[in-house]
Amino acid sequence: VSEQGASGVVPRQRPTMRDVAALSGVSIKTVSRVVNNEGGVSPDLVERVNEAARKLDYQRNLSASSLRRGDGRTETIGLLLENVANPFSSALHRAVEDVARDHGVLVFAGSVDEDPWRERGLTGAFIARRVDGLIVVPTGSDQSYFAKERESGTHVVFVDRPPALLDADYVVTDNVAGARVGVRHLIAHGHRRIGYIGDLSTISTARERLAGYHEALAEAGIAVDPSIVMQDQRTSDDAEAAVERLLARDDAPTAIFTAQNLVTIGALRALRRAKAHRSIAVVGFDELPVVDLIDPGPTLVVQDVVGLGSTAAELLFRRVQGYDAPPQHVVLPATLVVRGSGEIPGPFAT
Amino acid sequence: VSEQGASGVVPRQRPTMRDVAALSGVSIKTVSRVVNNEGGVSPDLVERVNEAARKLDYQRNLSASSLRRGDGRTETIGLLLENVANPFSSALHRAVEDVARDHGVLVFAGSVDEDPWRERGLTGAFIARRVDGLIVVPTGSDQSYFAKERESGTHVVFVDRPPALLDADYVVTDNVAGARVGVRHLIAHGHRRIGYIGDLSTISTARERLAGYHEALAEAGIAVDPSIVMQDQRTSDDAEAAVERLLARDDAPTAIFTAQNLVTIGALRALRRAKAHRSIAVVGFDELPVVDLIDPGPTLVVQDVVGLGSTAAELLFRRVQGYDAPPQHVVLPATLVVRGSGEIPGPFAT
DNA sequence: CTGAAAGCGCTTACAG
DNA sequence: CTGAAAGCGCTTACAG
Repeated sequence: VSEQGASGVVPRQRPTMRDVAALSGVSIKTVSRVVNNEGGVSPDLVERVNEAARKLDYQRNLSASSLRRGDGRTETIGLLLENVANPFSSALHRAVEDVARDHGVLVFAGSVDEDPWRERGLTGAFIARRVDGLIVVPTGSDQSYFAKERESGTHVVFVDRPPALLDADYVVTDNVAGARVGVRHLIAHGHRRIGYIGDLSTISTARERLAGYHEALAEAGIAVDPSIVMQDQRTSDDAEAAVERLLARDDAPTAIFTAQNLVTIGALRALRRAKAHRSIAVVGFDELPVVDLIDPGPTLVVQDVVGLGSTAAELLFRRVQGYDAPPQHVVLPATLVVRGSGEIPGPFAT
Repeated sequence: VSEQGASGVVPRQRPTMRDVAALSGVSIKTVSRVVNNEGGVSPDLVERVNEAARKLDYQRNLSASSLRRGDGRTETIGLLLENVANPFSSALHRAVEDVARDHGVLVFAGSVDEDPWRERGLTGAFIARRVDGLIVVPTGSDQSYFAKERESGTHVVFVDRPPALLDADYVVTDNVAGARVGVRHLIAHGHRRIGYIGDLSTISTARERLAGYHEALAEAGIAVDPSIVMQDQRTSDDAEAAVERLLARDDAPTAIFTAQNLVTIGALRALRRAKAHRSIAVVGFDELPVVDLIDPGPTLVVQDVVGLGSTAAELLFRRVQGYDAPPQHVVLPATLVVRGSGEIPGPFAT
């Protein structure tokens, strides 16, 4: 009497195949055949079983099924993101979800927050639930521990960044070329003194974007001034402060390349505050939300986020289905989207 | 030979407790005790089992464990969102994830896209995997089918919107009061002709926000003009077009209340295009990204998204742990954040 | 402190 | 076309 549920209903057990079998007067094997549409069951038994299942509101227990089945598939994958709430991560998530749904697969998502420990912890939690595969935005400098998961039959595809110390499938953007195109664009608009604000230099994409910056300057015969290259700006606030310091200098740059979305936001904020947003050019890496409400429109190098997510997911499912080939490395191009902030002319504009 | 994996390694089976037991020379029951930290095992056996588990890289199979255990918990919950990629949904997701992590629970997320069929489909998929509970942003006009899940022991907490045709736990924002405060703010700044642009009227929050608009006008003795109340604007583009039509009128409103984030974005876009963003006041419901890059800053009625998500998750876990009480209804306040767009004075400003 | 037997809900591998 | 027995990897309920 004291055990009543919130609605005053004693929670009954979920019905099992046994219950359906009992009600329809067949063996549980026959119920299994009907529930799984295996065929080879006489029409009237199919009818009786379905009727009983409906009456009892029977729902197959996929975990039990997967435990017994030869392939052991749970029809579940794990997705390790930087942070599910970040727009880049959540767009990736959606792309993965859409492919997964076509395969009847559900997605566990988790936020790693650039913490290698959490990457390991989440991976362990996913493995404990026997996901069929993992899609991972890797953090830190060692993904070698994924090798044993792969050997045990759990497939892994990395996305956005290649894994470190491990040869595995990955799908990434061409960060070097993307950054180079962005910086070239500033040079083409008459800038030669171009500041660089970037993310944590432990992140491979941050290093590649810096390399693209270096290449574009070298092509144009511009020497790199390390004093206007500011890496390791983790947050928008960090980036904002960095740009403020840059603007305070006598030899302040006439243009800025920002290598990541949060960094771009901070930089644009600093420029607005300094009322320099119409005089100093900015090109950023990564798309930003509500760009058409920002004036000047931010010129950005944008990634094909949907392409990253869906390519990674398609590759993962091919692996799950037995596709056997050496590790695949897919590199997708980034695109410069011109909106205004990158076309503010510099002192060498022609 | 033709069955080799991508890395040239034949995928071996994951080790089980049997393997660990065999290697350490104990029974699987003893392995189970050690793995689950049950205690009552002699120190040297604990040592031997742990050594063997480490050597084999043993990972407990939580599904098998949950199948056998009395409580049947999978330490997994399902989260049904409007769209994982939408900022409101993904912020909710993060808040839920953070609470779930404290409980050692993993989160399945799915996008419903305002499609009642997908709500049912995802719910079924979650149930098939025997999640311990569900957190649901309900869509459509009938959530009564969740009653049987609850009876079967799967707990459900609704968030953002109350369920229809079902008495259940929910956590929502006070939408009526929030909209009222927003519209009052416009009235206080001298506006009496205030347009309303809203989301799908099938969504309960949209109806409530419209009610708040009506109440605020009524308080001020302003009659509602239905011709400037535009509901059912699903996308930013719809809202943009609606505002354009409003602006084209001879008796165009001097202020606009936008009842949802996508709607606000569309409205702000239309105003910028018409160069009316400094003359027509706007207050919107829901937070927007990068607000400090938008000029004038958008004055918005913001929800406590983290509060919604974490309160819902806390309530769900209390239910999972046996908390037995009538359905709880939690209503969180919304807050007006003043940034500029809502303070543009109207013709009756004093 | 340790372990053999049974069983969670299902599918496999048979036999009829 | 149908079903009885065994077993997936684990925990329960015992017995020693």
